[in-house]
Amino acid sequence: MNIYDIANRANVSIATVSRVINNSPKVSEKTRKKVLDIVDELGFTPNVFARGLGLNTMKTIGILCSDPSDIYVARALSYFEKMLRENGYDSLLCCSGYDTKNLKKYINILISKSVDAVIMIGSKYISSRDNKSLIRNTAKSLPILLINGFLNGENIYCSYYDDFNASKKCVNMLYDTGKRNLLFLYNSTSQSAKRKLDGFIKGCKESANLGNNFAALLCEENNIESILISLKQFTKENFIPDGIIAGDDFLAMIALKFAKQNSISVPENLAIIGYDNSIFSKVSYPELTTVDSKLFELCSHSVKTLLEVFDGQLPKKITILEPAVIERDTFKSKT
Amino acid sequence: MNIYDIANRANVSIATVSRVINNSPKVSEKTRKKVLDIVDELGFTPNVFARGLGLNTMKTIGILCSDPSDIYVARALSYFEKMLRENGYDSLLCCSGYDTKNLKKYINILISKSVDAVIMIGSKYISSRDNKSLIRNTAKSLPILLINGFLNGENIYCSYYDDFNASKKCVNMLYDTGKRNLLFLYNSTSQSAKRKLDGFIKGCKESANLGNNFAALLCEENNIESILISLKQFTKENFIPDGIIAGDDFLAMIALKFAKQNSISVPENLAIIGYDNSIFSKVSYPELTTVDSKLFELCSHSVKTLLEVFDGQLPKKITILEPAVIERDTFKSKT
DNA sequence: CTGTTAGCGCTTTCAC
DNA sequence: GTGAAAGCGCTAACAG
Repeated sequence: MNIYDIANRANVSIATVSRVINNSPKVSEKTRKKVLDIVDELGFTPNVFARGLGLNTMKTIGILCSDPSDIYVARALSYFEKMLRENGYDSLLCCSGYDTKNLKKYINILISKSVDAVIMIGSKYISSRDNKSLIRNTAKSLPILLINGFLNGENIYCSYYDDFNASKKCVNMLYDTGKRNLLFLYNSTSQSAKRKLDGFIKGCKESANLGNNFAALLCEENNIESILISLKQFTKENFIPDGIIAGDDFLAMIALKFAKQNSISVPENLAIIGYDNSIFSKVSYPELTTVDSKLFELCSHSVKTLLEVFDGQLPKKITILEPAVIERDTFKSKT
Repeated sequence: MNIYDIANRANVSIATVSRVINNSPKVSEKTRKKVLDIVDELGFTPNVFARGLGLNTMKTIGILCSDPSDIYVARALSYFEKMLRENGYDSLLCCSGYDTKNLKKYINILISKSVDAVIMIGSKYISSRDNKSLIRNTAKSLPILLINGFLNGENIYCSYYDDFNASKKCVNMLYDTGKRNLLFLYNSTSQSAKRKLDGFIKGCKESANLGNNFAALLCEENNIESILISLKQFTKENFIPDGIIAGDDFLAMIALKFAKQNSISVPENLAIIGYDNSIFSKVSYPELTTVDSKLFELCSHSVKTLLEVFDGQLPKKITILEPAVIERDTFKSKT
């Protein structure tokens, strides 16, 4: 069934049918109704390929992410799909895994599907010089949205939260409750992780004046066992922290596990602060104190920006949100 | 830039270019190379709409799920996207939320995008009579894959794991270690949840002969606070369980939290068994004993089936996998 | 092995 | 307010 069948049945031309389908104002109410009735009766849906061929758009957004089974990515995905659909856009999922080398391959896939824009979740992709110029280049043909990452360039829109400040703030809060041996636990070298690390170091060096009693532990192998081993080894070889800031709630959970396994009382002898205010932080016992990274706000702001771009407006290219510390059980600023 | 430009530059016809692009064997190596060189040089990508218009396929699979921020869905999604992409298919994401009433709307969206098949994650959709006939009807025009759900019908392929037996087995295992007051905790009335419940009841009634010392608690509001309150109220009004089987690891985590809050020792005074062998089960302390629901196997089997269908074969329509209990800390069959 | 050509279904000028 | 017709870029049947 196609537009011709409808036209025949309604005794109008295909042009008229097309106009009705696309809500063109220059159709009389009478013909509009006549056509619409037949469309409903036959359950006609216009062929997207034919339409796409003419308009060269499929109302589809490509979403590029590492892995949707990551709890942070999953949440972003959930928000995006919902908000995009509400605005008439489909989501084409493209998962690159954790290796950022083959960004080009995945961008090509999305381009070849003629998506209307690309949303990149996570700051991993902006790592290398090559990737940066690749992204800038891609942005020449379609808008690119960076979630939690920053890259300046034409047609590139970034939004992230100020994790540098968040980390610094956490250090100060820990210091204020008497913690003097701080550890930053992280498992990624993404832009965002670096900002957190920098904020941590800055806080330790300047505000808190901790001397050498702070360190950062990078867990290269991202599985629970290895991370626990790393922690054990670190505390043996260096110092035993009384405060841990973890790059995300998953790591914070492992820090908590470490504490329990070694009968360290939390938060009395070890305070733990996670990142992301994820389900982990609420399901655990004691519950995690965590930095709310404002993911929902980030996503909804990005969709708003995207719609403005499609609408021909020129929205702000960079948006930075202020995170907030959610105090629960693993650290309390007032004791 | 299109196929004509390439044809011009290569001094061949568009048909030849098309053949080269599609790896047709009937092109001489010489012309193939000539064309390919120009394609590379100009960075030409064939227009998917035009191709779709002719072939009426976009090599895209629609994935219908409730919400990718659900940990189980997220994992399935991750597996599917990867395996489908490896076989040249894109994934169009379509999230319906937890209300199964408007299945029709979402199926229409996918159909209107001319996906080549629909994968439905979760058994929620097969609830009502309307939905069943809707699915059967949709299957007339494209193959439908049900993950963890069952519905017989032409062109419908189901795979799920035997959660009836799994629950029954769990009951027996609990009984064997002396547990006599069993609670089944669940938050969904999906097919899968019902199978688990039925297995639980069957196990309690027949194998274990527990008398009336078993119960099932349905938590309608799926948030941690409400579930904790439900648990508290249940134990006050009924009996205090010494064994809990939870419909998924999330619920098991909450059961664990309940135990800790009330200083009930796990597994000595309360054994807990979750479902899905998710990240929750490994991140918690003590670690959760859980039923491995074989999600990866389910997904990879489904993709294999799908490819066979596309290939014109007639694969088995129903596949049932045998789950396994992963013993960790919250329950041990040998003490 | 290669070229010609007729669609695929829709949008959009341009006439009327 | 409506219709006729020219594409949009590609595939595949057919002819050579």
